[in-house]
Amino acid sequence: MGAGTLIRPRQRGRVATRQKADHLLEAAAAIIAEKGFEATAIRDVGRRLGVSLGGMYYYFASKGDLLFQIQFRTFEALLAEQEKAASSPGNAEDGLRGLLIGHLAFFAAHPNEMKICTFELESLKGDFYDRVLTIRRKYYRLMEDAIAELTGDRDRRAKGADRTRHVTLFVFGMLNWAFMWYKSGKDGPVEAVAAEMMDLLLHGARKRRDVR
Amino acid sequence: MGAGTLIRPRQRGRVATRQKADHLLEAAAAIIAEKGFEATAIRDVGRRLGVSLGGMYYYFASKGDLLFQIQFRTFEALLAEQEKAASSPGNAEDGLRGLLIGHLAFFAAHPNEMKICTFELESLKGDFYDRVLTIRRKYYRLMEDAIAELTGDRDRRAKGADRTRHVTLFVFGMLNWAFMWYKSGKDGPVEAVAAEMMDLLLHGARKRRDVR
DNA sequence: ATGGATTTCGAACGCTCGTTCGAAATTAAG
DNA sequence: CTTAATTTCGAACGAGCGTTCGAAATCCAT
Repeated sequence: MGAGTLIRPRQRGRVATRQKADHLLEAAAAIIAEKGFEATAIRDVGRRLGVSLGGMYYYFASKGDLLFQIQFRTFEALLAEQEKAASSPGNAEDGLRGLLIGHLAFFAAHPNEMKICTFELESLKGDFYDRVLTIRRKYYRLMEDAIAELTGDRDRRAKGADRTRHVTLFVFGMLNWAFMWYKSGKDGPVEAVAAEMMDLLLHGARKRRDVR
Repeated sequence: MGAGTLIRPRQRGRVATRQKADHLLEAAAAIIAEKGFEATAIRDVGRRLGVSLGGMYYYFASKGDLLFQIQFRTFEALLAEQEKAASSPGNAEDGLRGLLIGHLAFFAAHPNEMKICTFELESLKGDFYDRVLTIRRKYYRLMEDAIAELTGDRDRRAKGADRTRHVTLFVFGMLNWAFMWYKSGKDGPVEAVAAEMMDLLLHGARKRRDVR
């Protein structure tokens, strides 16, 4: 198609160029996660890697594009990992446990990006917003399906669908709130936190005399 | 104390002045909740109520002060209501249920302010940040105490304290995530949502053949 | 009505930001 | 080496922001 059209920088270009864009994205995520999107200046992102202000616009079409790239790529990677986890064999309990571990592990590996996905969704405009929302919904459905297996409301029009929906949103609340408190030193490995979350979903949080 | 010191606008002044400040705070909360703190201009807040830019600085010492007033006053009011709810008689289950209903009801009554408290905590600087953090911790402890009664780990140095801490953070995650999805029309009254949350904390989320 | 305190305004300042642009430097290919 | 494409830079722009300030307008008690 159109040979004369202006390049979309991140599609074409040399390998080293694409890698530099990745590094810029990572640096941007660190700064945005710390100061917020609006308070972050493109100048500062470039400066962290020795790229001039004008140079930044060779890699990103706009400031909004930069934020979009961070969020979209993050959900692409998370969704790919979690779809693999969801397709591995096991009962409903194992399936959901795998997703909880997967989500928290991804969060622990990419805290800046995940914080941005949670805090700065509404900073996206127009088509950027729509495209991120679409992939987010796909990820939501993956989690809801696993939870529906646990609650026993398999089909979407069952009368328990509302309860399953709410439980799913409760779970996302628990997961996404993690960056307000989770420190790997203080709170142990993510597998332990996922286990506590799973325990809550299976048995509740009451004092238990009955072990098993 | 210093009679000649510059007035702290919001302390002294006529009754009508204090009421106007309240209205400005409310208008500011609506705009900040929609566009974010950094993206909100003091000019626009004033314009919504017909107050000039310069006039805004008669009511608020700075933009940061405005954000602080919103967050601190919100937690003051929430804490006062919830302390009353927590002191009413009843067992552990009733106590926690009351707090869940109270929190969600307060959120439903003041969605803009609560959204700001969740999203814009880190936009506060210096002493403003510290003072909001202090009152937030007080509210956290109120909730944790109620949850400790349910989990059975009453004293803070018990070996179950970490589990209680995590359950508390799970609960706050569920509660604070509500503004991502809760619509009173679609999701029913907050009492129903609180009941589902309570049900999860008591029995888990599995398909239940055993009623009671 | 008069005086002092309270409230409001509008203009101005300095600063930072996102974006554009054309020229220079660098790279890869012939 | 020559050449064309890719990459980088620096300067400049226009716009919007928070904040300050002194003068005007308004309010309330006497």
